[in-house]
Amino acid sequence: MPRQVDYEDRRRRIAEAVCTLIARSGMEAVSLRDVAAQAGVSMGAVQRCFRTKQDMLLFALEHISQHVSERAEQRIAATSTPQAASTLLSHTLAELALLDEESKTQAQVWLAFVTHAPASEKLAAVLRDTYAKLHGLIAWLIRYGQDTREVPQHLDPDREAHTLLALADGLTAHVLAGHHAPATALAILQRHIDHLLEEASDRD
Amino acid sequence: MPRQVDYEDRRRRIAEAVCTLIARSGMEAVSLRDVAAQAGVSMGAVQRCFRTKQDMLLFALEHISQHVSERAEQRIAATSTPQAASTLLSHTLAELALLDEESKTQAQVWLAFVTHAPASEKLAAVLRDTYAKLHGLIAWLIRYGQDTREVPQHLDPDREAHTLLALADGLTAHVLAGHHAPATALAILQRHIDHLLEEASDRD
DNA sequence: CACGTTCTGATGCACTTGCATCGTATCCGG
DNA sequence: CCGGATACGATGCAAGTGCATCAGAACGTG
Repeated sequence: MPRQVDYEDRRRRIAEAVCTLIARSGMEAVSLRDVAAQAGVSMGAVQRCFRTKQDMLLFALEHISQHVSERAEQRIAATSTPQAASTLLSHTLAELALLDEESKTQAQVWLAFVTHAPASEKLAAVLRDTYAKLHGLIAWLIRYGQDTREVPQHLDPDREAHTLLALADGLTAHVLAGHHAPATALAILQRHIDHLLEEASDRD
Repeated sequence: MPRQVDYEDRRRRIAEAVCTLIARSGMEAVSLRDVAAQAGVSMGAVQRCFRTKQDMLLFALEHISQHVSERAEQRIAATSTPQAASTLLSHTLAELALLDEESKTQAQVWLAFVTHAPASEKLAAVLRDTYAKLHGLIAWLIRYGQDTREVPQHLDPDREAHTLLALADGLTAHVLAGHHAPATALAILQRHIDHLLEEASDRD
């Protein structure tokens, strides 16, 4: 048997290099040579890991999709001290909005892929799956909040989840565009959630 | 004097060619040759109009920014039969969300520029200006609605405008990503607006 | 009608791109 | 300790890139 290489690990390394470069100068501007240099491997190694550039980009998208989903899921699952459903909702959405400075790269990459989705069905498929998963997550949180009586019963969890998700993504874009500071975006998001919670105690 | 050429018109033609190509395959993937072919002029003509590729892209962004802003403003100004403030608000936002099929290209281009804004201060500046203008427009509409008593007085127009704008942009992204059909996105947007309007008649 | 100015589009050029190739270094089972 | 399978990285290659250049066409003016 030949020399052993942890391919999964290398693929992940390369994927992160790809993300770094995408954030720096756009999705089509990443070249195999630059990726190799950024990842600290040779060009040949990159070509061995991914048969084509498209494959590489697709893997990078799946990589960060998984990353984002996992962060949100862990935020929910690993909550040792049981939190109020409402704060859980706030924190999860804040995380999904990728507002903190460290997530900026991920936000840029995510948006780059969304932009190219209409031009590539494979990209679009990954994005649809991820969005569906995230929507399910948020809707579940809302239902949980309704169980604990923190969220008004008359709200439709699915509809509200759609609104929340779109709002979060829109704020992400606005922060990238420089229209909002991250803190401002967070405040807007929080205000909308507060609105949902306190609203219509008269109808309940 | 030499042969007369309408440069403004040509620049606009080229800008639209650029947008078409950006929508087709991304922002860095547009080449001067392709732009020239798409616009039906020679490469030399393109180079005479724009000193550099960056200039060309920047002009294209300004072009569609103006296009989007103008559409929204006209929707408001040219309303011959005075409409209810609420429907005006709905229609304007629906237009800003670029949801109809013909606006898909513009949505893609817009998102492409947002994605690259962090990498180019000049792009970011144009985006900031446009967003500021749109925000002002929406806030104005809300205040107008408050004057006509259609919109609850206790709402902060600026805050609600921020939320609405972010929601619209988020829905645009979701449609591009294939997560929503345009009609669905429109419904979500409309529902949020309805919510704003009917809400809290008890507090007024 | 010719002049001179402006504009044009083809071509050149240096460079980068994605991908294929290939000799060599690296490892493991025997 | 060695045979052979495997991964490596350098190099090659055709295609495409942005931009510069330039001979000539196209025009308004004298």
